[in-house]
Amino acid sequence: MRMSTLFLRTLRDDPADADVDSAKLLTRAGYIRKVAPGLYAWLPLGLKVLNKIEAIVREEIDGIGGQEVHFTAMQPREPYERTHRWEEYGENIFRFKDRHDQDYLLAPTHEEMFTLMAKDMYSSYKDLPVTLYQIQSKYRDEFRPRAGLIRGREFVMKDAYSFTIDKEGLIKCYDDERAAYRRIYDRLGVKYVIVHAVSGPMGGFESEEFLAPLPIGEDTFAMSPSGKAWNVEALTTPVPDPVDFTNTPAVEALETPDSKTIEALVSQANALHPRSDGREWTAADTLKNFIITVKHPEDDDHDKPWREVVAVGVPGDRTVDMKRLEASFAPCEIEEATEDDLKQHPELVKGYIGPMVLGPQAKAAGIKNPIRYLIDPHVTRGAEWITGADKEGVHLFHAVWGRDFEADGTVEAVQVRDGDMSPDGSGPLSFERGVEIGQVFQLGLKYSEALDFKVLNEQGKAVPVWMGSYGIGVSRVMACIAEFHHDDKGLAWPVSVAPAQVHVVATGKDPKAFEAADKLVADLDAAGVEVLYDDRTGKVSPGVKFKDAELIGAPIIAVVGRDTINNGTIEIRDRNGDNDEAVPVADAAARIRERIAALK
RNA sequence: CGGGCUGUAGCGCAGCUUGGUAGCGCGCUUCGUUCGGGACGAAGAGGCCGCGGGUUCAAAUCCCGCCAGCCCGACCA
Repeated sequence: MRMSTLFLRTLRDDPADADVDSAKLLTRAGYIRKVAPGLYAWLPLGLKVLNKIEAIVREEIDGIGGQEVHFTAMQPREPYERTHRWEEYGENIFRFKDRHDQDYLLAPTHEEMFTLMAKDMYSSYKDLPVTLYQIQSKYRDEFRPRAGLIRGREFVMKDAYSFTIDKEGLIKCYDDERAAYRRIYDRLGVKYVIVHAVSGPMGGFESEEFLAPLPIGEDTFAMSPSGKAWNVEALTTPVPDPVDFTNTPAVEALETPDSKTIEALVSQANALHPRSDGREWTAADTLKNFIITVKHPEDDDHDKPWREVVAVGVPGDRTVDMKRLEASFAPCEIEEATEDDLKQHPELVKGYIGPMVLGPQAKAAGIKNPIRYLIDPHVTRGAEWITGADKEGVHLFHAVWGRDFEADGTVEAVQVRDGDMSPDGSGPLSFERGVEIGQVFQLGLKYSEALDFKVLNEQGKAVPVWMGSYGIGVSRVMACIAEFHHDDKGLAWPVSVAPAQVHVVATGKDPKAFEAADKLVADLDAAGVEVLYDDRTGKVSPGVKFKDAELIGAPIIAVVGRDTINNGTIEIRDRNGDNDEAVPVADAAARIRERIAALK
C-alpha cells in the first residue's frame, strides 16, 4: 500500500462524537468512518485489519472441524415465530415488510436458520456431529449505540452452531470451541477473562462469556481468590450457616416514630432503644422488605398476563439489584410495586412492612391473598433483625428468621459488592468491568424441539438434536484490540492483525532517498512482507509522516532519508520508539524480516 | 422512554447575550521558499448557519414547532 494513493485522510483532532479511545483513534487514523449512530463504514486500512481478524477466526474454527457457510442477513419472520423470538427480541430487531406485506427482519443472530438448514439436509445420527459457522453482519436496533465499534447496530459476528446426538457430544463441541476461542484471543493480542454467564434470551443451561477486562466495559464481573469468575448477573451467594439464637432476647415491638427510611430508623433506634453492649445499631442490623411486582405471562390458571406482588427481604445496608433479581424470575419481568399494586394489600404499612404479614405468617394469620415472601441469602438465618411491625411508627426488635418468622424461599436480590463471599466459598470477591467479546452456550434441546429437528438414532427412534451456539463479536474484538494496544500518539497493533507489518517512511526531497526506499519496499514485497509505504513527496514534511506512522500503528517503522544519504543506513524502530537501530541499506530488508519474525 | 447538552465548510470550533455583507484553526487547490518530529509566505476553492413557521425594513442570532446528534439513567451482545 502506498500512502500517495491510499484512500486515507488522517485527522488531527478527535471526532467530537467519539466517546472511547478506540473509536477516536480508528477514526482519526482513517480505519473507519461513522455513517450514522452505531453504523460504521470500513475504509481500506480498517477492512485490512478486520479481514486479518476474520482469517485468524477462520483458521481456528476450521481447525476444530467447523464448516463455513453464509446465510442471509435478511430473514423471513416465520422461523422466529416458531421459537417465539419474534416477540422476545422486542424492539431490538430491525423489522420491515416487503412489497407483498410479508414480515422480514435483519437477523440479530441465526440459530433458527442454522437449525432449519441442518434439519432440511440431515436426518440420521450418522450425519452427526456437525459444526457450522459463518462470519456475517448482524443487526440489532440498539437503544443507544455507543463506544464506536463496541456497541453498533450493524456489527460483524462469527456465529457457530454444533449439532450432536447427545449431551456428551455437545460438551465435547463446547469444550473444543472454548479452546479455539482461547487460541483466537491469544493470537489477536486481547486479554480476556472467562466468566460464568446467564444464558439470557438464547435459552439453554450452561454458558460462559469471554470478557475483555476494560474499564469502558458494560459488563461487571466478579473474581474469587480461587481464580474463578462470574458475570455479576450470574453470581450466586452461598447461604451462610445459621447462627445460634439461644441467647437472643424475645422479639418485642418498640416505638420508632418517623422511621420510614433506614437512616431514620437507625437513628431512632440508637436514640430510643440503645443496645446494651455499647455497640450502635447500624443499617446492617435492619431487615428491609422490598415490594416488587412480577409480571407473569398468561398460564394455565390465568387467561391473560397477570401481576403478582412479592416481598423481598434484604439487609437494610444493601440496595436491591433489579437486574439480578429479575434473573431469578425469568422469563417474567419485574418492577417496583406501584401504588395500585400496594392498594391490593391493605396489610402493608408503607415504611413499616415486616415479615409478620408476609408469606407463611400471612397464611397463618388468615390474610387473604397472602404475599409471597422471599429472602436474600445475605440475611443470615438465626440472626436478629430490626424490622417493620406493620404499624405506623413501630418496629420489631430481635426478630429472628427461623424463630419468629419464616419465608417462602430465598432469592438473589441485593447488589453484590467488594468483599462479598464468592459462590465457591473460596474468599471475598473483587469486581472489574469488561467488554463481552465472545460467548459460548450449551443450548440443549430448545431450538431443535421448537423447530422439530429430530434424527433417527441407532434404535431407529426419532430424537431431538443437542445444540450449542458460539459467538465472537469480530468487529467488537477489533475495537478491543485497539483499546489494549494504543498510546497517546495513536494505535500500536500486534503484528498478527496490523494492516501492514512495517511502515516505510521516505523523507526529504533527495530522489536518492526515494530510490533507496523504493528498493527496500520492492525487496520486502518480494519476501512477502506487508508494507505500508509513505512515498508522499513534495510538501508533506517528515514530521507529518512520523505522526501519521505513529497514528496508524504498524508495529515496525523504517525511516529512509537523511541517514540514508549521509551514512548509507536505514533507521528501524518499533512503533513505540524502542529498539531504534541504524542498519546499512543492503541489510535493511533482511533485518526487518528478522524483527517481524521476532514479534510473532 | 425520562433528565441534561449540542446542531455553523471534510474535521475541530467561534459568532447568538445586544438582529445589519458568515468567521477561525486543521485539511483541500495554485505558486514560491522549506525538508528528521504535525514548516512559512502569498493567492484561492469550499456554507440551505439541522428543518418548517413566525416577529422584523432586516434573522445564524429573537419566538414557536419539529427533526437529528451526544452524554447520564432505564434496557441490551
